[in-house]
Amino acid sequence: MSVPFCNDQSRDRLLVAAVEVFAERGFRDATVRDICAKAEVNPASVNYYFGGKEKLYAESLSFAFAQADQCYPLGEALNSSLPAAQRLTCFIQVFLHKLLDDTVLGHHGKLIAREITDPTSALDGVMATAIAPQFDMLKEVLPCLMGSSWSEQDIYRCILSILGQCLMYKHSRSVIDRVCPEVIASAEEINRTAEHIAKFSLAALNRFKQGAIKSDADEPGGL
Amino acid sequence: MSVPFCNDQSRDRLLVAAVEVFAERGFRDATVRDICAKAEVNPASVNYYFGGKEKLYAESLSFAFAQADQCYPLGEALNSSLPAAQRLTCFIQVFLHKLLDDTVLGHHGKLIAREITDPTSALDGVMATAIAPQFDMLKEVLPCLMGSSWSEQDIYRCILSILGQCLMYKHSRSVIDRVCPEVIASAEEINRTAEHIAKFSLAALNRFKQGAIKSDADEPGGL
Amino acid sequence: MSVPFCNDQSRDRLLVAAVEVFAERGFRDATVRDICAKAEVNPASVNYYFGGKEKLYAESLSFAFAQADQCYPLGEALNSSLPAAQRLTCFIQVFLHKLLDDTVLGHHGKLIAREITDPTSALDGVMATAIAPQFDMLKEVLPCLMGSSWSEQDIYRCILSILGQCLMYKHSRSVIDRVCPEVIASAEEINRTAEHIAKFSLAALNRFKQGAIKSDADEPGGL
Amino acid sequence: MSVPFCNDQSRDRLLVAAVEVFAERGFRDATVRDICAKAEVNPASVNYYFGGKEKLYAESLSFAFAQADQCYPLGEALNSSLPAAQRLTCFIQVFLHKLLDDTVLGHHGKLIAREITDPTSALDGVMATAIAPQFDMLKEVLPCLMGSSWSEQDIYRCILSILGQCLMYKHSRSVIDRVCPEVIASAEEINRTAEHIAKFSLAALNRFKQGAIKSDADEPGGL
DNA sequence: AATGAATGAGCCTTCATTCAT
DNA sequence: GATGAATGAAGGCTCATTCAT
Repeated sequence: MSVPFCNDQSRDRLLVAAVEVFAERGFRDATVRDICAKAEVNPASVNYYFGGKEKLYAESLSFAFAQADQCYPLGEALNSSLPAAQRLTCFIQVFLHKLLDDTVLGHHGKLIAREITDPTSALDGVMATAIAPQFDMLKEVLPCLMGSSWSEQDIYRCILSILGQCLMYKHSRSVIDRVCPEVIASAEEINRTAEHIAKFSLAALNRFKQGAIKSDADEPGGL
Repeated sequence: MSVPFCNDQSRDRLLVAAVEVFAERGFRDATVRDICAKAEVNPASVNYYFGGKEKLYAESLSFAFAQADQCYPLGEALNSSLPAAQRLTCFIQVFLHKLLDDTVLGHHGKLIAREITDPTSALDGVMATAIAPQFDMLKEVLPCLMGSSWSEQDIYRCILSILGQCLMYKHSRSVIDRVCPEVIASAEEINRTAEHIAKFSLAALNRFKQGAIKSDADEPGGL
Repeated sequence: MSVPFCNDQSRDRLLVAAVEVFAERGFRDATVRDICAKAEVNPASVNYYFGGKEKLYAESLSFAFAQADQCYPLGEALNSSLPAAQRLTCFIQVFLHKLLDDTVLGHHGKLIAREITDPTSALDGVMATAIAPQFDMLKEVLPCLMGSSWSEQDIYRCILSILGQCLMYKHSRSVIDRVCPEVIASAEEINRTAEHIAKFSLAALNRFKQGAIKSDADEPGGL
Repeated sequence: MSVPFCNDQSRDRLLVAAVEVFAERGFRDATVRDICAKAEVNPASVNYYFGGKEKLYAESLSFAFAQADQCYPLGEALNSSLPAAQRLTCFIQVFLHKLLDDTVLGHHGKLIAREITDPTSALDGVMATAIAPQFDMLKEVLPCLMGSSWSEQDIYRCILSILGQCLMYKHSRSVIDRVCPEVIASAEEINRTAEHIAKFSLAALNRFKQGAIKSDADEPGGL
């Protein structure tokens, strides 16, 4: 679509290979030669098609986000006619599975996680198209669950609490693999983990809604 | 203390510089020459004192963890005579401030975050000494807050929910800076954020304790 | 011929330069930079064309042997229809001139001598193609001259006596230059030296043939 | 003796270690650190005692020659009252055993052979003390065996023929090991080889004495 | 006198990029 | 349009040497 009539076979293979290699080895450790070898194209192709290693990286990132969103569409989480709790639960399910997918998406997730933790200028490009929509959706859903008397910052903090719980399983995967790998050992366990996050978050939000909580000192009989 | 009578001035400066440069540029992008230049020592010093770039990296990592723990000791979070809620709240406060410290700790956090997201063999070394103790503490505290009828995996999931909320502000800092930088704009806001996480987590755990929650379908009137 | 359509100009120049520099300075003392400078090619060319310094060395060695054999073909020494004495005399002439050539072959000899005195793994490669044939030829020729009643080891010792006399002028050139440089001062003198070696060897072999010699105690009137 | 009152323990150990390491790895490949490690002395000792790596090498060479001559004294070869043939036979025996000694002398021979094939400025130093005497002895002995009507150059050529046969087993050891290792497989075989060289040489020289030989065309019935 | 700490020059190699075809 | 050959910059590391003690 971007370049109208090209032998995009090479270009596409290059993109796929780049996602894989960049994900596995990081930007610097990935070599243009390896990417080209994996894509079975000429070593000069990267410069020809993308104008350099960095440009290829940026395109790979967008490509990875797009493909991830396509594989795991938010679906009913975006359907504003559904109950907020259901939308949130659905989002967490989809989001977590997207993060932990190691089969279809292959290495997309690693690439994205790497970019978020260690952002390059390419991150700005994907913020608007891939990340912002999720925030927007949650900004719409959360007030229904926690009440409407909260400031925007409080809402953001809740959003971050929810996303943080999910992203933990991606960004700190290395730690989880060493401490408690069972919690994501199978698709079934991942489901349970998603249920946990939803339950945990909804419980907290529900408590927020009851409004009694203003400071952290007033957990009267609760605790 | 380890090596008694060494002019470790150079070695120490090297370590400090290494943390900084590795944090900013990552292992591969960081050059030995740059590190040595910043430490104002001879370019061969890295090999002389540490035996190579990789060894220096591993030491830098340990050093960063150690210094971070020293700057932000868990303190009363480890005091088992205190109420569990207070211990957890304290831990979150300390942990979050440690994660978001940009002044004293400088670049330690970035280095650690990078290593967790993109682990090298050096990670194993710091798991036991720096990360495991935090898990152990939380494994001791959480059952008091969520009841004792839960499986180990459920406890782990709660631990991950709490840590995830905190780490969100470190690992996804780049996203936060772009979406809602206000929530960590000042020490005061960071305090509020820590309070939020504590409140959010205690609320959820309290709900868990009430035991009513078995599936995600029983949020009674709330939704 | 091996690689059909390559701009092997650079590769060839590199090979020629490598022979020269390796011969003059030895493997370790020779620097890739110097070789490339002498060949007027890029410093990275060694790795590009040969895959490293060691590989270049191995190729240089083969190249030197091949070129030496091409410049000084064994010719009639290999012609089994000629008299054995003539074949041996011819071999010694050719071999000695090959060893002492300082003009056409340039530094090939030094390189080979170095490798033989101080062998690397590359030696095995050239043994079969360059050295073994000479042994085979001599194993065919010598029995005609010394009689056929000798053991294989005796024949080998005679071969080594002949080769040793020749190689003396290469391997111990440094000593000869200091003690009696006149014996190889000119092409004419080299010819005389070759004649000497042939005469010396044929005399000894002839004596062997007479069979009277069993121990070193029977030099009748001589002593 | 050279340096009057020194803790020459270190210096001597250094010298012994240097001979070994230089012999095994060559001048450039041998590292000062390895030599010092093997000698169990400080890395700076080489410069302190010898003034640099090169100086140490030169001293090692002299030391090796001296020790070799001491281990294998020419003995009766120098006794001018003995018959010339016996003196020559004796010399060959001693010389060959010295060259092939792998036990007592250890690596001395390798070091010497290396230096002869690939001479450094240190060679001049040992020429006068170690090599020249052997030539002188042979210059005295040979005329008795080959007659006195020969030119000095002819005598030199005969000397070189004899030395060459012996040195073959040192300088081209790598080839012999690959082609016919049996001829030097045991002390007994080495003895046989020495006998062969003596027999071969005496036969040739005896023929020279008969004077009939002027050109290489007059091997009458021999061929 | 003798040493351990520290240095700086230089080496081989890798790699993204360019250029002629 | 697309490629294979070739490049030059830079990186990590080794090592003989020096200097303060």
